[in-house]
Amino acid sequence: MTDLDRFDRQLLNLVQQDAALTAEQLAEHVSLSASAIQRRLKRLREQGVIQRQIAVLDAAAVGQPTTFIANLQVESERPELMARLRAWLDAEAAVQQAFYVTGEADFVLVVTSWDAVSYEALMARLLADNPHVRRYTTQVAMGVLKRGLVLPVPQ
Amino acid sequence: MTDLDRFDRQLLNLVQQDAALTAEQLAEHVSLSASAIQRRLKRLREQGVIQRQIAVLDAAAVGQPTTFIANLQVESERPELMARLRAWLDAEAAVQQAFYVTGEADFVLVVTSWDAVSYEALMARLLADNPHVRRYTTQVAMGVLKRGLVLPVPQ
DNA sequence: AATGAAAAAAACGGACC
DNA sequence: GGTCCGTTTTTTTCATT
Repeated sequence: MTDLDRFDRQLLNLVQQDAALTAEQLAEHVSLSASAIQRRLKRLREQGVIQRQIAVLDAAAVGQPTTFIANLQVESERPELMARLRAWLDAEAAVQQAFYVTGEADFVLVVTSWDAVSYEALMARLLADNPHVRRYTTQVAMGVLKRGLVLPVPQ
Repeated sequence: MTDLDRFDRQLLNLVQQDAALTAEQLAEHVSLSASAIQRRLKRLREQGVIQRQIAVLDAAAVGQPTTFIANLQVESERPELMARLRAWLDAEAAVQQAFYVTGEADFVLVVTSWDAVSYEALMARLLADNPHVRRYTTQVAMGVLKRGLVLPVPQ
């Protein structure tokens, strides 16, 4: 872990909420000059602490996609099959998140799709391309209460 | 749904990947002038299609938090209890995502926490503050294969 | 109504101390 | 880390379709 001082942690919490804040606006909350803040943000980006900046869209505005949560069970956990699945999931834009978990399922996926039909088509391809995926169950999200990627950074 | 033309959809797909691109850089992919692109982005922000811009952090760099997936079962789905739970989840920074789902569980939460102890403490508070939450099961993420919020916007 | 080009204003990114 | 200053980017304005 990179060591982050109090200023870094403050900045990280702020830019996780709003990455469009200017250095000057950030300076109102962090007692540093705008230049110092820019230097720190640049360093945090270079170190990879800040991986990227993204725009978060309103789901309704881009066509009311439905969120599905898929629980996968796999037969084998051989590294090359894992790598293949990982690559498959990465390439699939509809897959928002993928976790390798303990418990009943082996993987939990968060998938957005236009409807049940296109979701089933996606999962059919997943099974076809990854033979070691044995089966899956699905939960359909009737509502999304919260949707973010914020990692709380303690001050 | 706001109607979005081909240019808007192109821009949305680009800024979901990288919100730090300048208008001039975007102009290399979208056949519009930088001015037109900035006007469109401004409009998309004002319309709420682009809800916000956020920085995505490297989880490892901010202290190796663990991701937990909690499946909640609630006793009652009365609107005021739902609203209370929603507010509770919103206020809790460790809760990254919350879905109201069909199937066995009623809610699926994606939670990041420093360790099992702080996760259990969080869930204990959740139960204490929301009496209609009957029980929950937990899946612990051993690995995060993918982590994003991209909504594919068809061209 | 929306575009492209050109102007003004703001923000950024080094070099310096 | 703060200040200064040239450069880049955004924002506003304006003429054009």
